[in-house]
Amino acid sequence: MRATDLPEVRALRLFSSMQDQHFDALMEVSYLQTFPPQLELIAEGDLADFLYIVVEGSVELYARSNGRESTMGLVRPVGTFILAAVLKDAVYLMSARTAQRSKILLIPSQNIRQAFQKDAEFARAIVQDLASCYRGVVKEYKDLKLRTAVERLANRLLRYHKDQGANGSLQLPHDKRTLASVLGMTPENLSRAFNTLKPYGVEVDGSTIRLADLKSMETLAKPNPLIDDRTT
Amino acid sequence: MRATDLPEVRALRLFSSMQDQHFDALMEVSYLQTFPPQLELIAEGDLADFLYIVVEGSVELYARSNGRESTMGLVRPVGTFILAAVLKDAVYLMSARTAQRSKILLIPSQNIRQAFQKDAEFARAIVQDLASCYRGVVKEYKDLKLRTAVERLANRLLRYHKDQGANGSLQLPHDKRTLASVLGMTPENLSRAFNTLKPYGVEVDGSTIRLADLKSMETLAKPNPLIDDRTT
DNA sequence: CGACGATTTGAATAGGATCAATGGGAGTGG
DNA sequence: CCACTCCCATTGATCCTATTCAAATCGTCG
Repeated sequence: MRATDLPEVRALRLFSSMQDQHFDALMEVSYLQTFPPQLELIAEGDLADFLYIVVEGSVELYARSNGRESTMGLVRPVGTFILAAVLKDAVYLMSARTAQRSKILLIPSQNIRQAFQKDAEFARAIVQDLASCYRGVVKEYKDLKLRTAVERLANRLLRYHKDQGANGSLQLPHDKRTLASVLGMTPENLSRAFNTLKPYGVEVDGSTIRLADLKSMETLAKPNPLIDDRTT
Repeated sequence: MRATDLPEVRALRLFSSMQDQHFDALMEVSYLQTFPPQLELIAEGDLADFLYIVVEGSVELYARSNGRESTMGLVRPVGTFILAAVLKDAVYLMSARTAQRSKILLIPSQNIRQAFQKDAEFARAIVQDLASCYRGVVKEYKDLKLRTAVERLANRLLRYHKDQGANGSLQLPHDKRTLASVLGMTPENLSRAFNTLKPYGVEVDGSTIRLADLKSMETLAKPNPLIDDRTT
């Protein structure tokens, strides 16, 4: 299937400064597909055949080792994943599955690498994207290494709250089981962490959370832009 | 101070394909300095003024939050650090201090960004470097999220053992206090983890470790190339 | 209604952290 | 060469956090 009718993709920072001919060539060999929820798209260890771009829906990145499994991140529209593996022509370090029914653009990795060689602007855009991804993981790593579970939850809630307009309430963007895995804890422990936060004005109603005492939340969470800001 | 007499730097994957004139221009504005041990080179939150290259000695990257501190990584010759911050013209996410007396090359970040705009080969080399760094952090993150402290230690020992020739014994490349921080645990806990590994043939003599029963170590550690391999 | 999965709660356990105290070099100065 | 000191590493005891296992509850969907 062709994928030429995707202005959102063209507008991605990654592609916006690419030459038209190179972009068109990429799209001609790409596939736009819709996948049902919970479908495994890639498995860690596989060779990177495609670069994936989430156009609609959302995708969960996860990893396994030793029989344990953990969510490494979530990709929502319009975002790419496993760019680094594609560029290095290496195997994926993470698996990916759709979280919902999702429309996804697949670009053969060989063509990405060609475009990257031919189009200097594209190469520069990739650098910016990779650098952002890199800093994103460093922040996740710091979050996990420097904070307790309750602190991670508190800061995550503050982040969602801010992202959603900071009006005193927020929606969890995924189910609690997934949130627990994102935060590196068990669902039971997440539930207890919410209870721990109750005295700090956190009121839970399903996937709706009200933050009734922002000040005391921030005193507890001590948000740190070098961990929690997604923009820098 | 000029830094033109540094073939190791020129040989770095990052610079090896750069045009001579661009490389020379970079070196002309760079500084090669020697620093005493335990000197703070950069602090997280500072603007990225320089790209750093460790030519001799070693540098510890660490981060703080909430009064806690943790080692995020160690850089040995010849390696760069905080490339991503330089490229994004953003603040450092990590602090850095010399672990030993170290010779370090400082390249003004503005010049790096210029060269990156002017020299497409350099931009491509940066992509490869960044992609490697990215995958490195992902692996650290998986290590921390999917393994217990004892498993992390066991796998780290196996990695050092392999790196050092796999002859049944290995040297810890840093003191145990730092190793503990790298592995995300306290020194006390590291000491106990070594005791836990004793039945698996791990004999500790200061910073020399003998692995007397590799087979049972690997059964315990279950090393995973998607976490432990530094090459892919 | 009934079934199923997600979430919560409870109790027991394990894994790590903290605090305190001790042992053990390496380096210093007498 | 020997005390002395300092810092690192180890050990013990205790506390706290988080996981595990089990069971109850809740909500949704057929």
